[in-house]
Amino acid sequence: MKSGSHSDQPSFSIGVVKEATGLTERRIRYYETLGMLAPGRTQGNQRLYSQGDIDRLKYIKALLDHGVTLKEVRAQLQQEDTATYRHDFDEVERDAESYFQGKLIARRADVHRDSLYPLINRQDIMRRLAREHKDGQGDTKGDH
DNA sequence: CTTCTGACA
DNA sequence: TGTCAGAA
Repeated sequence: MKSGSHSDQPSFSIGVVKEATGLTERRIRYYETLGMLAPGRTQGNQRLYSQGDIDRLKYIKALLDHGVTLKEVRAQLQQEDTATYRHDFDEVERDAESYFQGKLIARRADVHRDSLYPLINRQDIMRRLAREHKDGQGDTKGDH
């Protein structure tokens, strides 16, 4: 694995994350207790967020701002995580397969953390939300 | 001064 | 969710 594989390397304090996401510390910590994210910790028990955690929180906030309920956001994240898990599992499986076929070098897969699957998924969701927001202006709910 | 946990309006 | 307390 290379050093700068993708977007993860826990190093941001909750203060930085607060500024970057526009969320309050209260909410950031609350979502964590709900199992929506799991930042690292320093030896002093201080939370350490990765860029991935920040993106995740921004995504959560975006959905919430568009009227999606917390319960729905949680379900969505669960599905994304499951998709990522499967993607990574397949990735490892292919690597193993390639290895046993004697052509290991074929893969330079350092894409285990944040696969593109959830990212593409999020893009679709964001587009859909933007469209719905454009059409149904006077909507408080009813579009799910 | 910043962050943490628990608790209460 | 906001906010306060008391400790680290």
